[in-house]
Parts: sequence; C-alpha cells; structure tokens
Amino acid sequence: MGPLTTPKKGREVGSVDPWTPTSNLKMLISAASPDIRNREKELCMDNDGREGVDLTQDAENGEESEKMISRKEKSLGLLCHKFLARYPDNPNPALNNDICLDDVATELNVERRRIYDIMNVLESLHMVSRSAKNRYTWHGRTKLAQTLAILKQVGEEHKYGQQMQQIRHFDGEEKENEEVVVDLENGEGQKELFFVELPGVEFKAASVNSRKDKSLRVMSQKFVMLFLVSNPRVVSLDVAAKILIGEDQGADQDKNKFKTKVRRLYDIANVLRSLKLIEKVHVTEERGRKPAFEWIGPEEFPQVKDLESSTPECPPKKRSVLETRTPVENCAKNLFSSPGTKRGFTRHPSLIKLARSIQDDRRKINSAPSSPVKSSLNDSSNSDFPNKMAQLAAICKIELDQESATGAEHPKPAAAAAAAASSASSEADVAAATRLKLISGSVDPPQALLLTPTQEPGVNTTVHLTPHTPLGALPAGSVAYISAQCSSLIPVLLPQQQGGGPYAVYLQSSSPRPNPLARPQPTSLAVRSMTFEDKTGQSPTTGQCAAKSQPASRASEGSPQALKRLHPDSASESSPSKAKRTDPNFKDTSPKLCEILQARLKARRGAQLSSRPSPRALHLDPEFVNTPGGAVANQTLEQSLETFLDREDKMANSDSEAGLTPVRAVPLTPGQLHSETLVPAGYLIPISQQSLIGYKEAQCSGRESNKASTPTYNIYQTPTAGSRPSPAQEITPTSLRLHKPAAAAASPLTAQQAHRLHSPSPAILNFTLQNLGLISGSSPGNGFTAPQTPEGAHALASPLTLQQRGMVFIKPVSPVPIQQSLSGQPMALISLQQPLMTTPKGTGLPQHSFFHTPVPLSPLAAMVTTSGHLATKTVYIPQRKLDVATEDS
DNA sequence: AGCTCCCGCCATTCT
DNA sequence: AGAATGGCGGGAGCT
Repeated sequence: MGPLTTPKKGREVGSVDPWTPTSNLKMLISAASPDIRNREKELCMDNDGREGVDLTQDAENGEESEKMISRKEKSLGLLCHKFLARYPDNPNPALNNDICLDDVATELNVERRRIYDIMNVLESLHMVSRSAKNRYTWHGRTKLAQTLAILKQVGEEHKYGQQMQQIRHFDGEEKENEEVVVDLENGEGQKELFFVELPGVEFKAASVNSRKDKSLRVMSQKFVMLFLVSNPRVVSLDVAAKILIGEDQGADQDKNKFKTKVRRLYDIANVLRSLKLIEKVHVTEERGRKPAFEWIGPEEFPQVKDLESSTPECPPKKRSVLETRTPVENCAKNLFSSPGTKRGFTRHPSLIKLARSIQDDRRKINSAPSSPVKSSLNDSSNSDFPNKMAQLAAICKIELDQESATGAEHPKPAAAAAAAASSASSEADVAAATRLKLISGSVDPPQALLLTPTQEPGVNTTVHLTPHTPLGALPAGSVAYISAQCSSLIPVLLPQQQGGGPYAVYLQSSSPRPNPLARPQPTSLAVRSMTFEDKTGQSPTTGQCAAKSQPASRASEGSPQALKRLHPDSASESSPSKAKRTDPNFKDTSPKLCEILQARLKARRGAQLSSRPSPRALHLDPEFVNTPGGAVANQTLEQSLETFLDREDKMANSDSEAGLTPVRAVPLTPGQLHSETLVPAGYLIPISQQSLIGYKEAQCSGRESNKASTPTYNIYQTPTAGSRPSPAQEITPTSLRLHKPAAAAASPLTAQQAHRLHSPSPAILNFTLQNLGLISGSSPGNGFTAPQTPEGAHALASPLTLQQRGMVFIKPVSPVPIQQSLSGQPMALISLQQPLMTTPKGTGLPQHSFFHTPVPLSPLAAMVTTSGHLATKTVYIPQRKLDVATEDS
C-alpha cells in the first residue's frame, strides 16, 4: 500500500513541470488520437508486462506526462486497457491466473483506488473474482457470455426495459428531473439486484462476500442489464442514472445524487468501453442531445435466450404471474414503508442503518442481511411484485436449468437436505406446503419455489445464486438449488455453460417501482423519436441502424406504448399498495421482532455462529409482511426461527467450503406463519435448501410420485447455497393478498388463479424444464416430461396447464430423472444449453421480439392487470409492444 | 458552459 | 489499531 500510494503521490506531486520538454511530448501525444495512444500503451504493456514498460513510460514521459497528458492518460478506461493487456481473454483455467492488486497498481503506476474501480467492474462481469485479500483470479472473457446471459435475464425480470421506457417518457413529459426521480424512487424502490454471481467464481473470501452488494459492482451489472434489455442497445446516461438511483435508494435522489450516479456511470462506462462492450454515442430527443452508450458487445446469449425463445408463451405467463404476485409484494412492501415518498427516506437512511446494525449481529449469527429499507419503500406496489416475481422467475429458471444439468449430483445432496429438512423442519415443510397451496392454489413444488422468490416481500429481494461449489466445484450442474425465496434473498444456481459453478444472483428486491411509471405518461413519449448519433463515427451495430432507420416505426409504436403506459400508470397509482400499507404498526413491530429473534438465534447458536460471510441470510427485517394478526405472526416467526436454528444445529454445515455462503439463512417456518406470516420484506430469510426440498417433497408427495426425486435434491448446506430462506411463508401471505385483490377469489379457486398468476413462473418453469429436459419445449429430448407428467406437455399450451406443469416439472426437477434422460449426454446442462444456443440463433428475430415483450411485462403489465388473467394477457400484449417501442424511442 | 471523470478524503469493513 | 475497500463529491480538464 504505502509504496504504491506514496510513490504515486510523490511522483505526481513532485513531478513535474508542465513546461518541461516532456510535457510538450505529452501534449503531442495527447493530441494524437486516443486510440493510437492506447495502442502504444497496450503494446508497451504487453511487452513489458509491468513496471518495465510503465517505468519506461513514466521515466520518459515521466513526471510531466502525468500532469499534462494526465487526464486522458489517467483515465480509467485507459488504465483498464493497460490492465486488460496484461491478461489473455481466455485464460487457461488450469493455470493459476492470479492477480495481485499491489503488483498491478505498481505496474500500472496508479493508485490503488483506481484499481478497485476497475476490478469492481470486471468482477461484475465475472472477468475476475476475488480470491483473497489483494488477490483476484483472472477469468478473462471465459464467463462473459454466461454472465451476460444471466444479466440479461435478470434485467428482464427486473423489468428494466419498462423502467427505461417510463423514465424516458417521464423525462419527455416532465421537464423536472427531480420529480421524475422521485417518482422513480418511490416506485422503484423495488428490488434491488445485488449481485449476480457465477458458481465457482464468486466469493472465495469471506470478506469479499460481505461486500458483494456494493454499489459499483452492482451498478455495473445493472448498467449492463439496461443494455441487454433495451431494444436498440442504447442507454442514455440520464436514464441509466435514474434507474439506478431508483433502485438503490428511494429517497434521496437529489441533483447531487444524480450527479454522483452519473460520475459512477462514467467510471463504469469507461471500463466497459475498454472492454469493447459499449461505445459512446449520443441520443437526440425532443429536448436535445444527451450522452448515451451503445452496446457493441455480444448479442447472443446462450441459455437465457433459449429459455425465453423456447417458450414464447412464457412471457405472457410470466407476466401474469408477476402481476398476481406483485400485489402481494406490494402489500408486504406497503407494510414496511410508509405510504408515499416518506417511505424512501425512512427506509433507506434509517432503515438501512438499522438493518446494517442488525446485520452485523446477524452476521455473527450467520444471518444474511438484505436491506429492508428498499423494500419498504415500495409501497406503491403492484409493480414490485411483478418485478420481484420476474426476477425470481428468472432465477428459478436458471436454477432449474442448473439443477437439471446437475441432476445426478444433486440427488445426493438433495437427499441429505431433504432428510435434514424433514427432520429439522417437518413442520416447516407442512407449513410451506400449505403456504404454497394458499399461494398457488395447487401445490406445485416448482411454482412454490418460484413464487417464493417473488414472494419476497418485495421489499428487497435478494436473489442469490450461489454456486453449489461447496462440495468443491461441481462441474456443471452442480446443484441447482433454489433457495427459498421467501425473503429477499433468493439463491439461484445457474448452470454454467463452461462447467464452472452456477451463478448466484443476489437480488434485493427493493421497493416496487411502479410509481415512476405510475405517472401518467403522455403518449408524447412514445412519439418521441430518438436518433442515435455516433460520436466516434462508428456505425452502430445493426440494432442501431434499425433504430435509426425506423424512426417512424418507433413513433408508431410509441403511441401504443403511451397507451399502455397510461394503463400501467393508472394501475400503479391505484395500486396502491399504499392502502395496503396500512401497517405502520407492523413496521415498528417487525424490527423489534427481528431483533428479538436475532437475539434468540444468537443465544442458541452461540458459539456456532459460523463466520458466514453472507450477511444477508438471516435478516429478518422489520418488514414482516403481516397479514392480519401480526402478533401471532410474531410468535410464529420466533418458533420458526427456533426450528430453523435447531435445524442448523443439526445440520453439519460445510460453510467453510465455498467460502461462506451467506445463504444460510435462518429459515422461518413458513407453515406456521401462513395466515399471518411475517414476511421480512427487507430481509431475506434464507430458507435452507432443506426447507425448500421439504416443500417440494411435500408438494410432490401429495401430488405425484416425485418424492423420490425430491430427496435427490442436494441440499448444499454449503454456506452459499446452504440455507434457504423461508420466503415462502412470507410470500404466501402476500401472494394471497394479491391474489385476492387481483384475482379476486379468496376461495379455493384462488389456487387456480394463483397458478394462473404464477403462470409467468410457469413459463419460467417451462424454460427450466426444457433446459432440464423435463419438458419438451423447444428441445425434443424431454422424454422426462412424459414420465413425470405427461400433462406437462399439454400444459405447455395453456397457461393453466403450465401451472400444473410447474408442479410436474418440479418433480422432474429431481436431478436423477433428468440426468437419465439426458443420459446421452452426461451433462444435462450442456445438452440443454447447446440446443438452446442453436435455437436462439436460428430464430434470431423471434427472440428479439421475445425479449422485448417480456421486459415490459413485469411491472407495468402487472400493474395494469390486477384482476383477470385473460385481461392481463390481453393487456400485456399491447404493453409489450409499447414497451418495446418506448425503448426504441 | 457543460460534459467528463480524476483525485483522493474519509467512512466502512476486514485483519 | 492498522490495512484493505470503496462511497462519494469537489473541482479540474476537455469539448
């Protein structure tokens, strides 16, 4: 440290006279095209590798260069270039691609601080991963495709496309940024994405893990998601900043915040540019020209696309599901947050702090904190749920895929987990089952799982995709373990194409963002035409061309969009979860409860407190979703916690393995909670895999003979995957609420409705199933589906059936069957992926349409159609188009 | 006169 | 306590 910083400073400070000859040289150099300079630098870097080059440069240009040329030469982008030049794009994994921060800083002759910036962005793309203090492992672009695929999926789930459109509209309509921002915030508090991880890569160091949710990394991922989700792959800085602000923090958005966010975006953009993933462009709107960036990276994404493309129906379904759930989430959120804007402030600042303090305690205990604040913010609502749902669904899909891939491997762990779960939390399972029933009507294990995530109170959903690696690195499909999504954390395992570990995605469900949308958006937005100008003069990719050439089309689309927008807005406004929020009391109580619970947990666990890196796991946030009967709920929570603790005790944790999986959440027994479940909106209560399994089992057993399979599920207690929150509990209640309002039927029928609502999830399921091979979606090799549930095939056609499918699918989920079916290829994941990959490419166009539609879906659609599925569907369609259009615009 | 965004203070979070 | 990280925003360089 000392040397690096000191020397640097010294150099800089001491160095230079601007007027020295060198300075002139530097000036000349700077005058030269940046590209040339960069190339030169790169060459030097390549050659020397390190200091030699740098030194030479420094020595030569030396002091002066620093000052004169400095600004440009010191840019993060250039620095990143230098950095990248030192490592191969596709390093041999077998080799030890170790990166020492100190060395890099020294070699590049830059402050450490700058290296952190670069590493954070690279880490967000999984191009590097921290291996320890001061150490990173270089992955290059090895995992880039996979990461992008996941980010895209998550982004879609997050409804980023819609958000972007909305923001654009707002901006157009409203001149006041602040207002817009506020709206966004209020509405957006939604779910936050924490961090999308790949299985083996992620956190090897506990310390590292704890900071996963840091802003730059997360921001970077979100930023990338925006590109992947938008039709013309162009994202303007202001829109990105607004979206990111909304997610991060509801309340404070000020000009200052915006400025800060923009600064960060520039930082990130510079790194992404050096990676050649994006390019600077300008977008011209009615108002004027604004800086923007265009995606010039890969457009095709393996698994994700396949999933989506394979099941065209899915999007709508998903939407419906999302919608349904959304309301629930809203409710949860509402509880937390106070109505209106206040939530934001309340949540973030105070809540966050509280959460943190609590988290600290929890950490000791093993809890993983999520920031409840955000969730609480979401009062608005409905949208939140959908969003969360979407995210969850996406995650679930991924997980399922992974699971299918992992198949055989999982069984063992699954069995263990199941056993543990059963022993530890038979009660919980039952409760879970009931919950599921309540939520989905029929109990579909898969659905339940999916739902759970969405269930997250909405406050903050954290989706965690943790690698199952705990066991070691499970090659390909290690365990697809879906953490219960009850609370905010939802661990999702993604199959790795390359065979790495699965990805873990951390999603914080923040408050719903519908609000921003909620504003009446004039059609004018739709009308707006955006022109892309290439600053660099580089022609945009085809996408851009299309955009440019098709302004008219955009405009046309825009109008519809506007209409759609209006709908959503109205819905969102009405949504209002605000009304639901009524529970200020709960808010107050919830925290207390949390504390109490935590204290108890600590007491019990005592020494056990493992050092779990993951902070989030346990958080019980104040935001419990309460339904009627809060007091009861509290008790139930406590009980659940106790049971959870017991379970944990029983379970021999291999936390140490992967390094700490935060996930280990303390599962709350959902079952008990059901009617009045306390939903930790803000915090994700990790449901142990066991619990999940338990759910599955229960469901399966009741419904089908999948039981056997269920046992197979691995429960990786692994620290990461390990504990699964029992979001289901929480979720259930919320979902129920939502359903009622939306579907309107509280009666038994609700189950069906719920299924319908879940439909989106079914879509996800379909994807996953397909991937797994359970279902014969795009790929025929799903002999499995038939065995497991012949219905599944039929179901595919109809949404309702989907639900059933989901159920069925779930059963299939058991790794064993899948693997068998896949027997041709041991690696289920691989087989699946390949087909998917090819398929998407073949149907490039369709895919695009797909993506677009989905995006808009989640939030707005949900908002719009609270009531009927059919209605929602119809609405959706238009919305989709609109959304797309808006994006284009 | 903005747009960019470098620099480094200082709060956090590990060790 | 000290080191490692990284949030954040002032303010300067570049257009």
